[in-house]
Amino acid sequence: MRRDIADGVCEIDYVDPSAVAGARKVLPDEADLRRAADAFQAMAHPGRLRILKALHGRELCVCDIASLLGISMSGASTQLRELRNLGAVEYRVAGKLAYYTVADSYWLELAESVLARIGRSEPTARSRRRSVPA
Amino acid sequence: MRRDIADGVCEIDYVDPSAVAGARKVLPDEADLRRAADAFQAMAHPGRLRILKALHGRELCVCDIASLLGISMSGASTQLRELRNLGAVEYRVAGKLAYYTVADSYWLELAESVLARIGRSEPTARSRRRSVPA
DNA sequence: TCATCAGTTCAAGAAATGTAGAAGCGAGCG
DNA sequence: CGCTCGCTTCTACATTTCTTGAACTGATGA
Repeated sequence: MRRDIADGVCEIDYVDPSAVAGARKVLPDEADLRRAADAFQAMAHPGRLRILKALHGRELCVCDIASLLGISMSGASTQLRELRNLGAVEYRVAGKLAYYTVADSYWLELAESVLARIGRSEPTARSRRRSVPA
Repeated sequence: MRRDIADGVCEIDYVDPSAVAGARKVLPDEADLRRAADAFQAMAHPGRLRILKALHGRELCVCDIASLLGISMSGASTQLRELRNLGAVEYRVAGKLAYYTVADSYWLELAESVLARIGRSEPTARSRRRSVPA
């Protein structure tokens, strides 16, 4: 059965109303959360992470990337568009080719930070002081 | 038409083979990329970001969180499970209640980093359908 | 001018994700 | 015990995302 969650509590004062009120104050507005979630979503794909790593200090054209990912060129183009919308990559046109590069290293650093973090299987306790890109 | 991308090039040596080879060396293996992408995926949801922010220095039970998100309790529980699998939150049982807390502040910091980053850029991301740059 | 090719966009089917309600589980209380 | 309540898990469905092949665009060079 569905509880009456609209009131903010289950049924009586099991919960701490002041804690809930305090939490509510701290929350970013919905639009910001939505945009942040979209940014995470853009990173939430092995192929796109691979692209970012591959473009680290390197320039690659679309068909190189398609080959690197083992997918079609239209697929690669689609992934690159996501990263472009995010602001993570950009490209320059040279003749018929489009050379992609990292546009904002923040996103690459973010990917590397998470890759380093998931490398260690135990998440709790130790090594908690690993910095996140600013 | 589909190109022969299996060879790693479009058709001839338009691409830089050494760059591709170099990129290939640097790439993490598929399993790591997959796990990192899953981690990003776990963060790619406004509700889950909201939960992390709400739990910053605070302990909340499931129905508090459900109320905070405006969703059902089973929905809240499902989101919390994702964050638990990620290692971002954990809970202690007290009687009939389950109090959730931040388990690894890394993920909270990651959320705050991205929130700060998208805050200072414009209407970012996938909501904006930008046409092809020149 | 015309054909060719790298790259982008479009359309559509397949796969993954989010959400609610129902059922199940364990703790507390009569 | 047997009831209720908070929470989790299960099931089903709606929505989103991924990927490909086809169509389209713009640049190159015969």
